[in-house]
Amino acid sequence: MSGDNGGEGATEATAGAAARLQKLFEGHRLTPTQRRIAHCMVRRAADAPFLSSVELAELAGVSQPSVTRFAVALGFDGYPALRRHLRDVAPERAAAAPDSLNEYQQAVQEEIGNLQELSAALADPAPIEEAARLFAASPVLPVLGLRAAMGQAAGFAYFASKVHPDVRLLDEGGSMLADRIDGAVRAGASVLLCFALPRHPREVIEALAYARSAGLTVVTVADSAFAPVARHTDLMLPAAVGTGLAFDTVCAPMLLGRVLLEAMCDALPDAQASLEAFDARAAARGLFAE
Amino acid sequence: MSGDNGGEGATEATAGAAARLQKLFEGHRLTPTQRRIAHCMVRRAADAPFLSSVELAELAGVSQPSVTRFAVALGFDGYPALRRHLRDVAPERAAAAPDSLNEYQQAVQEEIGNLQELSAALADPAPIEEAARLFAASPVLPVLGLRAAMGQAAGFAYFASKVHPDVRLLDEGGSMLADRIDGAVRAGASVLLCFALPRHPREVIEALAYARSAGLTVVTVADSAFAPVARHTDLMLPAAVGTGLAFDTVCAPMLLGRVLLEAMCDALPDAQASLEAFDARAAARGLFAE
DNA sequence: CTCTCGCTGAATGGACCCATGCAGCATCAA
DNA sequence: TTGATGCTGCATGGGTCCATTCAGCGAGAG
Repeated sequence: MSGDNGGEGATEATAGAAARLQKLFEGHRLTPTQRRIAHCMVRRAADAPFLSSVELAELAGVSQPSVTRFAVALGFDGYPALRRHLRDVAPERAAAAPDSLNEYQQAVQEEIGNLQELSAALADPAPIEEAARLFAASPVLPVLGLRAAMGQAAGFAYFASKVHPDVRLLDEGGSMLADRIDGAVRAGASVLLCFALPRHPREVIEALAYARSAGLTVVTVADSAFAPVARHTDLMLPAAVGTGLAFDTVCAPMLLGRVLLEAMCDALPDAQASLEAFDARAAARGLFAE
Repeated sequence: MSGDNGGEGATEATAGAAARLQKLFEGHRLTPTQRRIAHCMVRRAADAPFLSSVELAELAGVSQPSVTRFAVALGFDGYPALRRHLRDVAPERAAAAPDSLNEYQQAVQEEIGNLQELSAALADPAPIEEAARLFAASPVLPVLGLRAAMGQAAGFAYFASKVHPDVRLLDEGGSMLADRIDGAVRAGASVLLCFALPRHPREVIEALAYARSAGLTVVTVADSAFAPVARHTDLMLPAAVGTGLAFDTVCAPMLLGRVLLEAMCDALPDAQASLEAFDARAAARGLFAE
């Protein structure tokens, strides 16, 4: 318990350190290598005050002189001066009294709680792996997400299509939705993944009922095991949403989707090869920066 | 103010560190010189993990070899080992036995860290509110998000359109993208919101450059303040992504988007009325279950 | 008184750290 | 194509840090 508090405080302090680092870098023109160093320091903000220039250089994947030049570019006399500065500002342990958190920060804290809950649920990965096997075994993978859930379905579908041969995003309701479900079934689909988030459109419930009547196994990521879609779901994966802001925050469902992707990659024999092939093609096309 | 909190926190942490040091010394027969060193370390527990053997020797008024022998007497391999131990236990890592967490849970923990970072950054809501003012003041709000960022952009746009009169989702690249930006400008847009996540497509960078040349103020939510899009961004809002799984997890960017929505609602005078009107129409149509 | 033993600090050598000079390379303008 | 500019890594030298060795010192036993 004392350990928990200490841990939380440390994480908080780490986050604060990262924010201070960001501020420190602002207003300086940095070269690409220097940006790599900065990014690395933010990523390991807790260790930063202890690292030597060589250690930091190795972690960032750059040469040691680049680290020295980085410190000078930030206005310090040298790398030791930068590190000393970090040591001086580090002990600003944020007391983080709950009442001192503004509305936005409270919403973030609520989502952290939701993620803790998700983490606990993931202690048993069996349902995830079960779903992943279903996805991998299905030659066609329809992904349903309407309205508020459209973004999550789209994100899942984008990545899934990098490793799965035929991912079909169903993000529009109306009469065409049943047509698309039919199409997926004709193409061999055996399963359907549904993202169901509040507020639950009737269309989604009807679509799931239709999908099951068409013989599909329905896997649903929903905000609650008792969501209205539960009646039409074969495998329910709950992930709480945050309700502290005007619009629901959906960290846990998004993350659960990524976990499903990871498990599906493990279940698909060619996943790694597909990803590497994509990277190769992307590099050849100059698709991505850096 | 922050100084007070920080001071208290530091004192608290110092007390904890001092207690741990006392425990560390217990059960070891120490010579008078070594007791001086121990006493000095307790007295300056906060700095202890940073001091070199010579510095500590000077502070304690003993010779440098005595410090080395002191570390050995405590059972360490040498003074660096002792200092490393102090660094490791100082923040009392919330690691909570990482080996007990499976791969999925570790990814969740990483995202919790990212959210802590976001929470710290949100302590200063000025950039958020600045962005929200820009959005509210623009009669047309184009929201750009390609590929991996499409889902986030779509989610933002879905909710934003409930309170903003004209939200335009730009989720497809190609030559049409510039056309759509032109269209938004002609319709009166003064700002563009971009979700930029790894891997950063060149198209996004080019689109932002084009948008700025067309007179738009660019607000970007990106995984890092040093993302390639930073050059073409007027207001950068960083939110780290998780990289523990095969595909990036984007809790913090998603949440930051919702925070922007919240702030935009506060900046739009008719937001509350728009939401209530939507609820009324939705209820009348039986759009949602329950 | 003297011998012994343990503690302590000075000195030394190796290892590491950091800043500077130099050459290779990419980018951009002419 | 060519030259210039800026960025980056390699190599190097001075400086610091740390562990070891050795001599001096004080306390206690004989």
